[in-house]
Parts: sequence; structure tokens; C-alpha cells
Amino acid sequence: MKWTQTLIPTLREAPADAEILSHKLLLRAGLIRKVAGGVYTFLPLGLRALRKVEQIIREEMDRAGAIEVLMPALQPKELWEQSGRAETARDVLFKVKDSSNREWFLSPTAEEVITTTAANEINSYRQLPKNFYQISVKFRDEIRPRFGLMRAKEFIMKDAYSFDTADDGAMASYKKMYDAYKRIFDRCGVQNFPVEADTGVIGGNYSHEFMVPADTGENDVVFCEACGYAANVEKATSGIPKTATREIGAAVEKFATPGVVTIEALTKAPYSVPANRQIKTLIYIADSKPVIILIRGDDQLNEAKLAGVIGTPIFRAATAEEIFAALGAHPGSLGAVGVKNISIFTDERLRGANDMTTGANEDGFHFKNVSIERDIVVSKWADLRTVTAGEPCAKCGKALKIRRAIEVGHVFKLGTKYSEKLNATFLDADGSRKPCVMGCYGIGVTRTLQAIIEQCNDKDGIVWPLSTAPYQVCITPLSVAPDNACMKLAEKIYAELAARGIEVILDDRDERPGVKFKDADLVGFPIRISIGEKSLAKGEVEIKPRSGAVVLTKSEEAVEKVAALVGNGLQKV
RNA sequence: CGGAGCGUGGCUCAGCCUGGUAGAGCGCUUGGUUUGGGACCAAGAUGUCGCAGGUUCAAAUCCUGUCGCUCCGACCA
Repeated sequence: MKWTQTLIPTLREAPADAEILSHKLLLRAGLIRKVAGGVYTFLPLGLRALRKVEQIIREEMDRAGAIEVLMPALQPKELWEQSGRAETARDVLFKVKDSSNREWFLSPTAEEVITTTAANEINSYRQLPKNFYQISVKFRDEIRPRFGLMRAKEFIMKDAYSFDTADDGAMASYKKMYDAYKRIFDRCGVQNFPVEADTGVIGGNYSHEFMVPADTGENDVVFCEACGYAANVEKATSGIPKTATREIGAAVEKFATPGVVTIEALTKAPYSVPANRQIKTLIYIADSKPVIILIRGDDQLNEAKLAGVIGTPIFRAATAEEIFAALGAHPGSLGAVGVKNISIFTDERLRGANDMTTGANEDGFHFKNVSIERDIVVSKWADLRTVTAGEPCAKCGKALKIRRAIEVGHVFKLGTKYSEKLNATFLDADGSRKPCVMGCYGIGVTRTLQAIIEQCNDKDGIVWPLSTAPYQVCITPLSVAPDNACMKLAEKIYAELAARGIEVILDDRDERPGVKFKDADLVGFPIRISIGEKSLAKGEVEIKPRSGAVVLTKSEEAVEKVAALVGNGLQKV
């Protein structure tokens, strides 16, 4: 490709609405342009890099035995009603109507469609297992798109769906995808690691996310350097001790706490109740009914964990009015002592706790000497607290750490949730009809592209891994006059590299050398070949890896050396 | 949806407080001089100051509404 033929609109300054480095570089290097918030056009260079990521995914999915299909973005509303997700996923669904007023959803994923396909086309255990995948545009009605391609309304995703006859087969399919994901992200040239994950509203019971470490990521990952434990903070647990049981049998006692409405205030004189001897009482509305959540005063509720036990995907924190209606007191004076007819979910860390202080459901009063199991009717015990850095690892006891990361892939073991609802059944060898056991596996392709840039850059611009660079080699003749020796040699090397299947761009712009060098660095081509009159007079050209030093090379050896660099993945000249 | 901020040429921004016929740098066009890390000189082109309404002799500037964008929060397959 000739630079003047394509369009690479580099920018010296980043548009003001780009916040994080990778977003700025995407714009400055001329890879994408914003059409609207969360909606982007891929320009030629950006598309090439995107196709590289897609191709790696295709190769690894194919290697893992998955088969490619393409499903519609436009999906009938009825299908989503059948699975129940029209309701549970309503906030992220783009809804459209056609001219005859029929309702459609723009697909954020395709469990419904693929499961229907399986229901129609798979009848026998002899046809299983199967794993279908597609790479396609997906839509999500993001409340707040941000960070360029990271969180967009429209994005490209690879989604795959496995169908097995039984649990052990489903586990094997899951493992294949897990291994394929590791290969995919390694090949993309980014640091990545799998973590145990929450399953969210997609359902299922076993899941891992693939994370790219980055301070600008939107996930907190808890990990243990000693034993390798790693989990999304939504899922993570620790070996933190339960609340100490004390040898005090005194009865519950009400005491006045005028104006005290925070845990913090109660820790101070004259009350001096440490936060770890307080019970925090939170009210949520689940399916229109109030529920009480109890956690220790020094802990934070983990809503993802709560979602797993509360029994409905539709819940939210209660308003002050709803709280008063339910308990007769305002936030800051709430408690569960003596409460009946409201479900009480209690964090495991409070099991056995006594000598605790909590609100009395009367503004301005608290109870002390509260024993959870004696004084409160707990509906369900569960792990509801959020792990914090420094807590002991549940597996090995060493201190846990927390870091930010970008979620680029997610694998789920789904079970039979969708196959039952959408009748994806098969006739087993024993003649019985069974639902397929499913798994689903997503990769945010456009997000992965940005994650690569977020991780692979320096002060001058992007530093593409060879595997995902839009072009592997950029040839920079310092003079572009057609009869100039530099340009003639550039054309020759260009043709020879291209003939070897190397992806090469020739910067044939009539620009000053500085401009060309700056642009090549900004865009981040892995290898630059500079051809100037000074070195050419000695029969040499320069080979410069993007992140390495210039190597002077005899011009007739340049093609061979660059081909070797590309061939061995840029290890050495 | 709650809180904060911003909309002025392709990009970055000044001007607004204190109303008086719209500016700078970069980019773009033309000519010339340059030519190994974002050159220089000269001459140009490019704006309904987001949109609508109001106040005023006069509005980029003040007021109201509206749309869009960004950040924090809530949300997140």
C-alpha cells in the first residue's frame, strides 16, 4: 500500500473528548473517528488492525473445533420473551420497530437465536457436541458509553455457543474454549490472565473472565501472588476471620443516639463502638418487595454477590421513603432485631456474632448486646461482602492484592437454562429426550484492539505487536522524486517484501523526514526501513524496529533481514 | 437517571465576568526558500460562535429552553 493512496489522518493533538491514552492514540493515529457517542467509524488502518485480531480469533476457534456461522443483528422480540431476557436484560437492549410496528431487538448476544437453531437442527446425540461461533456487530444501549471502543453502543464481538449431551462433555467444551482464549490473547501480544468471574444476568454457574491488566480498566481483580488465585472482585472471597464471639450474655438494650446516622459517628465518643462490632443494615427492593441485607459495619456490600442470592435479577437500593414505610425509621437507625415478614440476608462474616450494635428502627436509637442468632431471624446466610486488598487468601493465607484490568473475554458454563426454555433437546442413546448442556464464550474484539493499544505504547505513539499491526513494515524514503535513487530502491524493496507476503506500506508522501518519522512512530509500525541519501551513498539502508535501535544494513540484504525479523516474530535482527 | 463542566474554522483553545461588526497556534491552498526527527517567508481560503426563543439601539458575551459532548456516581452479558 502507498501512503498517499490510503487515508491515515494523523493528528498532532488529540480531540478533547478522548480521555484515556489508548482512545487518544486510536484517534491520533487515524485508526477510528467518532460518529456519535459510543459509535465509531473504522478508518483503513484501524480496520486492518481489527481484521488481524479477528483472524487470530478465527484461527484459534477453528483449531478448537468451533464452526463459524453468522446470525442476524435484528432479532424478534418474541424470542427474547421466550428466554425471559426481554425483561432481565431490558436495560441494555436496543429496541426498534419496523413500519408495521413489529418489535425487534438489536442483538447484544445470540443465545436465543443459536439455541433455536440447535432446537431445529439437532435431534440426536450423534450430532453432538457442536460449538458455533460468529464474529459480528453487537449492540448495547449503554447508559454511559466511554473510553472510545472500550464501552460502546455498537461494537464487534466474537460469541460462541457449545452444545453437549452431558455435563462432562460441556466441561470439556469449556476447557477447550478456555485454552483457546489463552492462545488468542497471547497471540494478540497482550499480557492477560484468567480470573474466576461472576455470571451476571446471563446465568450459568461457572465462569472465567480474561483480563488485560491496565489502570484504566473497569474491573477490579483480586489476586494472590503466592498461589495464583485470581477472581473478579464481584466474585472474590478471602480467608478473613469471622466476627469474634464474646462471652457476654446480656439482653438487647436500647440506648439513645441522637443525630447518629453513620457507622463512623457511632465509633466516636461517647458511644465508641468499633465498626467491626456494628451491624450495617441495608434495604433493597427486589421484585417490588423490601429485603434486608446485614453486613458487618466495616464491610461493603457486594451487589454482584447479592444478585446471586436475592432470587431475582431486578433489584435496587430502596429509597428513604420506601425504607421508612418498611421499617418505620430512616437510614442510619435501621436494624433487623425483631423484624418479621421481611427477608433478611446476612453475610457469613456475622455468623456467631454477638455483643453487636445496630439500629433500633427508631430514629435516634440503637440496640446493643445484639446476638445475631438469638435476636435476628436470618432468612439466608450468604457471602455478601466485598473483598479488600490485604485480606488473607482463602487458599494459602498470603495477603491478597487488587488491580484494575480490562475484561476482554468471558467464558460461561451455561447448563440447560436456555436449552430448556427454547426446547433445544436431543434424543440420547438410551432413547430419552434431554436438553443440550450449553456453554457460551465471548470476546470483545474491538475492546481487545483498544486493550492492545492501552498496553503497547510509548511516548511517541502505538507500539504494535507484529501480530496485530495494520502493516508489519513501513518503508520511508526520504526523497520521493520518481527518479531519485532512494525512491527507486524503496519501490524495489516494497515490491520484494510484498511478493513475500509481508504487509508493507510505502510512505510516498512528499513530506519532510521529521513528519514521516513522527507519523510512523505514532501509528506504530513494528519495523521501519528508512532510505536516505547519506546511508545509501554507502550502499546501506536503515532497519528500525519500533521499540529497538537502528540497524544499518547493506541495501541488498534489507529484504532478507526484514523477512527474517517478521518471520521470527521480531526476536532479533 | 443524580452531581459537575463544556459546545467559537478540520484540531487545540482565547474572547464571555464588564454587550459594541470574531481571534491565535496547528492543519489546509498557492508561490518561493528549504530537506535525516512535526521547517521558514509571503499571500490566501475556511465561522449561521450547537440550536430555538427572550432582553437590548446592539448578543459569542446576559436570561430561558433545548440538543449534543465530557467527567464523577448509579448501571454493566
